[in-house]
Amino acid sequence: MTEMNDQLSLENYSPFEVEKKWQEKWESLEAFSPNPEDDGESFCVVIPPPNVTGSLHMGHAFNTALIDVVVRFQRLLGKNVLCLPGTDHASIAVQTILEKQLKSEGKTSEDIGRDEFLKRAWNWKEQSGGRIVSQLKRIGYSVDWTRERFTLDQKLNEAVIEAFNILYKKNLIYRGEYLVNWCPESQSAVSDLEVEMQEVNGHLWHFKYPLISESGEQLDKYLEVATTRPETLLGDTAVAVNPDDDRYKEFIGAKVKVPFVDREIPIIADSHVDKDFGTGCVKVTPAHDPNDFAIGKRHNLKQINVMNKDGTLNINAGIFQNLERYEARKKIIKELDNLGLLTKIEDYKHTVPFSDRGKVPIEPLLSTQWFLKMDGISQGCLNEIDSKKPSFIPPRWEKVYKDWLENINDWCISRQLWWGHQIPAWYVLDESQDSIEQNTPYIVARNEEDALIEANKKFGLNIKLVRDKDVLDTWFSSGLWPFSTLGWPNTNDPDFKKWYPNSVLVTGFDIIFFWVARMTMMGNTFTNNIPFKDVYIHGLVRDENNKKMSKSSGNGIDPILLIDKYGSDALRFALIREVAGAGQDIRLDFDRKKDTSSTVEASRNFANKLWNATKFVLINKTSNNNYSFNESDENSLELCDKWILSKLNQVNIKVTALLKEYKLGESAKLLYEFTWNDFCDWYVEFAKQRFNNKETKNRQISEKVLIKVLNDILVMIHPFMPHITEELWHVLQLKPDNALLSLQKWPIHENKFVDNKLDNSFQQLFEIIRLIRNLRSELGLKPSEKGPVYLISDNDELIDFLKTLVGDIQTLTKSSEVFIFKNNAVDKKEFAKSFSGIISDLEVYLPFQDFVNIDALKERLTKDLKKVTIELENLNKRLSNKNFVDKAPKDIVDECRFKLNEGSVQKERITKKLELLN
RNA sequence: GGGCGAUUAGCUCAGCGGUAGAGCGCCUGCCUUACAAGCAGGAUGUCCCUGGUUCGAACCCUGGAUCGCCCA
Repeated sequence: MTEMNDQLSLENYSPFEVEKKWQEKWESLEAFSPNPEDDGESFCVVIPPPNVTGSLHMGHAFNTALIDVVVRFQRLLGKNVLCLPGTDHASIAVQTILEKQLKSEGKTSEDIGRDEFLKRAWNWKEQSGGRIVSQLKRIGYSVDWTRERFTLDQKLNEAVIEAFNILYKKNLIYRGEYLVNWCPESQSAVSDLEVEMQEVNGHLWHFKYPLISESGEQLDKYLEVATTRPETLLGDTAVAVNPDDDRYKEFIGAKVKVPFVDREIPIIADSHVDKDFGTGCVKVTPAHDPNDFAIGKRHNLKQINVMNKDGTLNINAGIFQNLERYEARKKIIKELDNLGLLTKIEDYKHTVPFSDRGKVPIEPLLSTQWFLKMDGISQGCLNEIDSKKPSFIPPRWEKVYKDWLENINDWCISRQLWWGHQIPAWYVLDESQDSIEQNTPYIVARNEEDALIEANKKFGLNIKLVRDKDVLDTWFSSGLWPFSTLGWPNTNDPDFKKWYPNSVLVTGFDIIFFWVARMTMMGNTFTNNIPFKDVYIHGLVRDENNKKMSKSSGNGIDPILLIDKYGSDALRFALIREVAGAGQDIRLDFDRKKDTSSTVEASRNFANKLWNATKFVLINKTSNNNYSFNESDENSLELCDKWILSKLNQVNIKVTALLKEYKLGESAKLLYEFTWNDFCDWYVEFAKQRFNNKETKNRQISEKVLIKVLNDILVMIHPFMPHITEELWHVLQLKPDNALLSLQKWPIHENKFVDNKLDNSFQQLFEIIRLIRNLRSELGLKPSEKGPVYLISDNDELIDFLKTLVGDIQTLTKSSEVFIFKNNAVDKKEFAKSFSGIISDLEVYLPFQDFVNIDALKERLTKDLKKVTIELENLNKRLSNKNFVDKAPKDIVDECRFKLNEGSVQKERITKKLELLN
């Protein structure tokens, strides 16, 4: 034996060393760094880039496990696989952290300026950026680290700038003043998607506006309005009623006066006004509400912005200037009350937009921003949906994706942040001029030099350029990820040519809009191709109480903790096998007091099983020269060899097909069951008997089959549990460290060993063995208490089959001897006092006269009789139904008849046996 | 308001037209040398309710209940 063998046979399974060893090997050998020139059909996955400064959470671990199974499987199939890793700059998240750091030093970003701020940001990225990467490595990710990308890399920045320029030239990007979602916390605009609606228990304030006469005098008549946001009244520029509302028809065209600011505003009719909301009169604040903004556009109303960017009221708010928005609300209510204008306060449940990141209410605010025109771009993707580009797995997500594309609004892509891709637009100013206005001309270009040349052409030489301060929405660069990482805009890049479009995108449903749709739209626009063929959408990992894991609720389960405890192989297998359904959310069991997870533990136990099965094979190997199983051995196979090979073939065929359809959970379960319940529980037990056998030929065959089956098990489980299988494969096959299981060939079995009849025979054998064990157990026999077993049947075929396996039956049931008789060859009376059981047409007798409790035996047989009688009744009912016999498929009917027959024999035998006992 | 998912053993979930499965837990025996991270045996289900289609429904279709998610 080699040193390796000794080690393995001595030590117990300890994931930590094994995983560390192979992770280092894979990386140092650059095992997963493919060459685009190499043969093999291309297969490419780009990973969803995690926040560069973040740390690994269970969602990453789940996503990683799924992707890695897919790419490792495809690699074993012989494809030229690229799995490209990287990280994301996460504008808002990182900027927020940095601002907090500054705040703790008593500074603001404005204090230190853009350059200094970015210097700090890059430092922070360098400092914390390694963590998520090293954590991903601990999962055993088979990605190409030599191609790792970061969304702010020089090359990726060039791609972003190119993309922006192309879109601008196509007139798809515009700049203008619109009502945007303003996050007062991060002091930036955010897109519609970054707004989360939350239901809150608020109030509906009713108050009245005095009507004024045509000459401008205040009348003693009022119009009552209702609102959830009284502070916005300072920006009201109309009151609107429904034109069909008889209550207010007479007032249309009249005017009311807004208190505090003494503004006279018209009463207008707009059919969008809901007569049943509040009083049926609504105040219209075009600068602070999306609906009002639309009404304002229809009626040409003035837009009066009353708010600053930090959420305080501005100069237009008059006496309320500088108050924070909710302070202002309180004060305005009080003042309205003082004026006698407040009429009613109702409790009111309504939805309020919250900033996804800042976790504060969004302020709809008029602001000049950059937008991407979406309708044409989304239509391009909609056109591809019917041809399954991309193809969603599971398919139900296609409708979600489609609905969103159909109802899309223009995308606000500018952010008032510094950490990110700065917008490649330069404002053209007079040399003396400093401020940028809404109508300041600008040039969009690839760099400042180009911009200057163009600006000089258009505006002469006496100008200066100032670059737009804003950065792009992080998702803008994420949308380019599938091709910017492969060299685009250089479409001749070998990587781009080989691996674009990508094969599959694997991600959670929560970012279908944020990311998946942005990628399809960007991809379709820039490469005239949907960037991936398939989209595999998985669910969320929820905690042990079925709650979404989140930082804010502090219920996250640390994947690294579970890896330390059980190993990455176990965690991966648990996530995939125990819990991964068809795109369903998964729940991970976790005991917070003990830091244990029974689901992950179960998978670790499976890994241990695999380890020990290999240990068994190694201990019993008679030679260092591996026997390789080949065709000449086929004639020497025993029945149990043929049986396990039949099972292996079937599992291989099924798992191969399942994995191609991304049915990862089902594959994992099948492999688990085959390995444990067929291979370890039965085949290894058969092999033990043969290893006691002196006959070399038989022993050799057994060894060969053991190694063959174990090898294929290791290869097939490798995508799921890459480390332990890599280790075991090496010691089993005596491979040097630079040969890798990861790069071997997936076994493809022809179905030549598939033998359903044999499977059934073995199934029957197992039932018989279980019955004998059960009888022994009921007798209370200790394993050491051996005794004879009699098997009696009329079925010649069964008798022959059992006779060839008589030795195995004996050992596996701890019997002293096993006798097999034809029914008519024995006198049943001899067995009258034996403990017995009956399976179809086979009677089993254990002649332990001294132990037998006749009442217990009777009870047992009566129970069996009852069971078989019920079954027979059901079968009879079905078979006596003419419709069933006529219409049901023949094999089903035949099966029923067979079972009826079998059951009848069993019933008859049990009855006779009972008679004998009485 | 619109859409989607879930409901199966004590718990977590597979199964999705031929009469119910796994893991964990539970009960009983076993240190049978690959594995106690294990072995053997066992108990446990109106497959949410309701109609309908079908020879046959946990599975397909009506309607409903409960829980959860997404969009507005």
